[in-house]
Amino acid sequence: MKLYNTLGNKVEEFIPHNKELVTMYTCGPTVYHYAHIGNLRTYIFEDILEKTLRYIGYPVKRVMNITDVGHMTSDADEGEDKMLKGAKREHKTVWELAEFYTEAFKKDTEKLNIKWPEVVSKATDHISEYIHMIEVLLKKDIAYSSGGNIYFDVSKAQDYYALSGKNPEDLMVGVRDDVEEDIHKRNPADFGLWFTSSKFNDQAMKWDSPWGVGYPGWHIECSCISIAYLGEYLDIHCGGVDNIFPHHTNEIAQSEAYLGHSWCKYWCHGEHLNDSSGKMSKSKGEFLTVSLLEEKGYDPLSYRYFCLKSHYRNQLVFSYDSLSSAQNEYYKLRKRVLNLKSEKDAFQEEGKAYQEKFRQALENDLNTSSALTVVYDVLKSELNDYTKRSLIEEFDQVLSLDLLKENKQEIDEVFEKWILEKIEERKLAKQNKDFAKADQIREELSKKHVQIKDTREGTIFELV
RNA sequence: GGGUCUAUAGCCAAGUGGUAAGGCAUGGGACUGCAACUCCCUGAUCGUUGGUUCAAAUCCGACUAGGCCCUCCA
Repeated sequence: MKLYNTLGNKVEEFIPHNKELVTMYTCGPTVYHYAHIGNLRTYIFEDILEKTLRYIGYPVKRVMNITDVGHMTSDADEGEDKMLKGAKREHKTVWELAEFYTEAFKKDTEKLNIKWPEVVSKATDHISEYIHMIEVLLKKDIAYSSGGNIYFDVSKAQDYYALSGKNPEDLMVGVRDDVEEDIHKRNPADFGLWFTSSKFNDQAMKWDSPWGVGYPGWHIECSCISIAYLGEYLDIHCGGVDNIFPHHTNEIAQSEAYLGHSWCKYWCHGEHLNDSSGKMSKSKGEFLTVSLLEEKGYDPLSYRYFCLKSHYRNQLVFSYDSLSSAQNEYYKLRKRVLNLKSEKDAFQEEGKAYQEKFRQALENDLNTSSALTVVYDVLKSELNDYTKRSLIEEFDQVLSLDLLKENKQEIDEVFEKWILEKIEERKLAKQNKDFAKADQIREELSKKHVQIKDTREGTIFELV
């Protein structure tokens, strides 16, 4: 299959290091707050990538970290550690905070049909690995100790700017005016591996180390967790585009310096979800969470559909109008699929052409928009319903839009009785030519996801 | 200042040199309650401008507009 590789900035044929097991590492969330739907877009993209690899026959092992220790790059944030800030805000310990939001994140991924990776590891579970890697880097003279902290010496890394395509001379110093310079660094581009002394002295999570009690730098966790579970050769590393620099750049530097050879071949990044004013973030505009969408009457899978309609490397602009349109499309699509007859029949050979088209769309750098089109093509085709169902069921292994899931809602006796009463009430209204009332009842039912249909045999209903 | 990406019908969007997929919306029709559901039909020469080519939305240049990154961020 073909994938766009940020390392080289072009679409390349994907060739795994070992065909027997494709290794995939995806940067996980920092669990100091709920994920917003822009964050989740990246996980949807990664989910599609993993499922596509499986669909075309590769066994995949995927690892994701949960950052439960704040990103504390001494000179790079607002003066307060995120985890600590969140904990204060919610009167929790940082550990409780991490657990709470990890669980919340997991629920969001479930609602969006994002498969939970085989290995999900907390950053705080691998402190000894970080210490080990730092020791090796010190021994190799690539890291140095200064002012109580350990730093990575960027000048000793090969091709430090390869991934980001940046030019050290052109980097603008002080783009962000809240940055305080760390006087302990030899070079402003160096990054911290271990801190025992920083402005976050009230840091709640601290561990013993050969350099004193402290905490790890921001980048070390992904390198160590990846190597611990996936070995010295990684096939694919994913994340949002904002991770390219400096996070992934630094991961490459430290991992390769540690291993002594090249580490990960394919770097895949998902573009951001924007709103009409630009990038979406937690600190600006409406804080859009999955729960908020649900409160507003949106199905989380409508959002998944919305994402799949676009390409993962395209910036996508969110608006309620677009989401409403996507939900409308998604519901219509589901209805069409559910209307297919369910009798068993013979699978028609002609169906294979659609499998081929579907596979090709995904193999072409995950063209989900085209893949979705194949679903519509199948529905429009001359194939028998059984073949159509089989194909769509197969495609949904990757798309994960619950296209064949009959009812999303359980029906119990009380609910059914209520529906039947409403239908009867509406029938009377219709007989009295009181169509306004009939429509109002229909609307009422529709809000509870009950769709009614007038047929020659009478009114029938189904849950949608 | 440097880097990078994008610009296709009302909206979302595919397309990677051979005369513009798909979906939604709109309009028309069948059905119907002058409704809902369902089904059928319906639209664009591709930001502007040069060039390369037998042939360009697709390649190259310029211009315009916009997004993102340059040590919080998915």
